[in-house]
Amino acid sequence: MVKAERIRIYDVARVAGVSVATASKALNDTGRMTEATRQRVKQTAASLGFRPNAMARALTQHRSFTVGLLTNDTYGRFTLPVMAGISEALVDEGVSVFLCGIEDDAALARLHVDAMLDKQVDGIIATGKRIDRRLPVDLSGLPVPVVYAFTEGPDDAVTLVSDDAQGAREATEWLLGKGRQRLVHITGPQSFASVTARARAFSAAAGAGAAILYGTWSEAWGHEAVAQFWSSGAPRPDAIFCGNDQIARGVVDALRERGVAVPEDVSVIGFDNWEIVAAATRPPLTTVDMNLKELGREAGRLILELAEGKPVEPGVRKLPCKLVVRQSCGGDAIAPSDKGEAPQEI
Amino acid sequence: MVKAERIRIYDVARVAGVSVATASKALNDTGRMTEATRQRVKQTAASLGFRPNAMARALTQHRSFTVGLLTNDTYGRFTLPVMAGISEALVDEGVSVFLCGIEDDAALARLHVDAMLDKQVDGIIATGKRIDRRLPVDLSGLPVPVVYAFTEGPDDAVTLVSDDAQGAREATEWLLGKGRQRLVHITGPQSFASVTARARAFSAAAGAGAAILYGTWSEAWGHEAVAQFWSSGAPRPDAIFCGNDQIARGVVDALRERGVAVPEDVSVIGFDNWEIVAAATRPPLTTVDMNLKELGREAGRLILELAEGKPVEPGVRKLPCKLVVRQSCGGDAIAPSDKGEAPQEI
DNA sequence: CAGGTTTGATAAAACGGTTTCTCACGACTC
DNA sequence: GAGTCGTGAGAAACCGTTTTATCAAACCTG
Repeated sequence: MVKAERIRIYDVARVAGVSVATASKALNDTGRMTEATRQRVKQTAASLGFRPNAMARALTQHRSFTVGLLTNDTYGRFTLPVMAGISEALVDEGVSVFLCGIEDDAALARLHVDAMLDKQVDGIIATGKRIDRRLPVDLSGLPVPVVYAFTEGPDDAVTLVSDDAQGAREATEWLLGKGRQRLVHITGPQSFASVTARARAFSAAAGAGAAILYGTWSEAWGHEAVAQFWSSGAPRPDAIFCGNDQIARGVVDALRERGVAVPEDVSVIGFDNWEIVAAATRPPLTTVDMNLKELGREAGRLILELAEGKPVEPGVRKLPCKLVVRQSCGGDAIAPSDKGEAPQEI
Repeated sequence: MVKAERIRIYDVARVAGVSVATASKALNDTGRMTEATRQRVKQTAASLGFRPNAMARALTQHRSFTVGLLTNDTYGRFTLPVMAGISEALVDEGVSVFLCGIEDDAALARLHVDAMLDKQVDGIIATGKRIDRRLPVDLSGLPVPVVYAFTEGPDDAVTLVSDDAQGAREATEWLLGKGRQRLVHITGPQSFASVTARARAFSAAAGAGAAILYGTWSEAWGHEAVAQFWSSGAPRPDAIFCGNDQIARGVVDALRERGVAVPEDVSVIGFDNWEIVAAATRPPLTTVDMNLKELGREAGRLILELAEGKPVEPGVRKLPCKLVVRQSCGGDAIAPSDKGEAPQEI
């Protein structure tokens, strides 16, 4: 850690033989001057390795090139892809992201929001683990724009969510397209908006007669649901669409234990495309990907526009899900375009 | 989003009937003045809802109350707990964290580091997904302090890692303490330093005769290893210590499929305490927790000390792991003190 | 060639704080 | 009662940029 004195614009100006004002304008491509002068300043800056002090710049421009990401999904499989997308959209604009994990603690949330405002963030993106719950803090009336991504915000806010209904519809239609006839939907608690949205879409596509079983978001529930079905006298399904990948994994495991072949006898589709679950299932799960990274990218773009003062239409934007085809629903996958995250190490 | 004019210290000074200089000193508990004046200023500030502009403050103090977290573990089950710990240690000091995910992209890393330096971060914490690999960027010679957490740094750096050997030893001794006699270690690729450290500690505790099987970090490998063992004529183990929770889950599933009872016939212990795997395994996994959150907390404390100019002894600090007892290794758990993360929702 | 217009560049004033230096004043000393 | 000292408070400089206002010189125009 060598304390190399940082070059200031003052140094650039001196070496280039111009005033600080001229240097500033040269480097920002503003103001008027001969092209020669501008180039000379730029050259000197480059050769000196000048990098402007963002703090000083922020002070005059009222723009910190910094945004805050607030989330209650601390151990988050939802926040991380969203964060990656945001970062990807913003890094090229020189914008950095403060990540603030607030459990469900209103005081902690307040603390983080205040810290962010003190640091003059250009905007705040709120995200969470549930599309139909609010963060434990009121973000309206803040002096900076706010975008809600994968969490509920006020009615007049800019909000981004994934399109549960569309995702469920595509999955269901895919199963029907495979010639499956007796579809069942095994999903999470009915108290989740996502659950009812997906269930409705499933019913619409599969027919009102298709059974829907509500439970919890766990592998155990997947097991249990299969047990219920197989022990009852009811006609057995040839396709099961699950509310998330964990349930799907439980279902697949339970079927295997019963000697039911997946996908030959029963096709299974999950939801979330949570690699670590979907890829470890035997056979690997076909599943609905919520495109959270793209959702993050879009959130980044929107917050940037708002920060620049551009008008953005408020309202809820639904982003489409994408079916990721693996082996659990019957082989002849259309080129899966499976994103294939880097293999998990250690 | 109401643009409420932000209160400046100038406003506080005017209302309190003092100069800006006095106001500043009053609020920062510096300088000399009557207690009455100080209190009056503080009261006015509070009633006006004054919050100092962190940018302006940073400019003079050369302290931004901001640190950067650089990681290549983008979808990270390692980074997240570390991040949570860091944040926890720093939020009370008013320090915010820039999270920068660099895949394994040197150019991207450079971009983020430069952005962070421009923003005058007080320090950088580097973290990753492997204890024995470096990030694709050289962080030495930076004008700010650096702490390495769960990733390799230069020899003269401040580095924090979990104590693999101690964790493996505790797991092994726990199994021996349960009266188990024929121990086996099924683990990941030998190219990982963690693998060899854990394996050596296992050998030392279990005896040189105890078998060690190296493979990949997957459930599939856990399955396969069991298959190998059970099909060979070799004497069957009564305890299996696994290199991570995914392998352990594969092992447990394979044993169940063979009708081998866990933990009655064979005890199984995993490594990582990755809730989502450990808790979903039937029976739930006893596993070694690397205490990554505490590691993060410590990293936060250290970077803070360095930022404040306090001396910190360079070198590698090993933080102890902790055995989290669940049902997979034989019941009479000492109060598990299982951290029990909030149940996963959707 | 006087008078108006560009043009290129600069000095100085922000931005919102902190810090150093100076100073007036009452209390103490001798 | 003159000289010293400690104290509370304020003026001004500073941090590193951007931006506005200003200005001299060159350039037209009729």
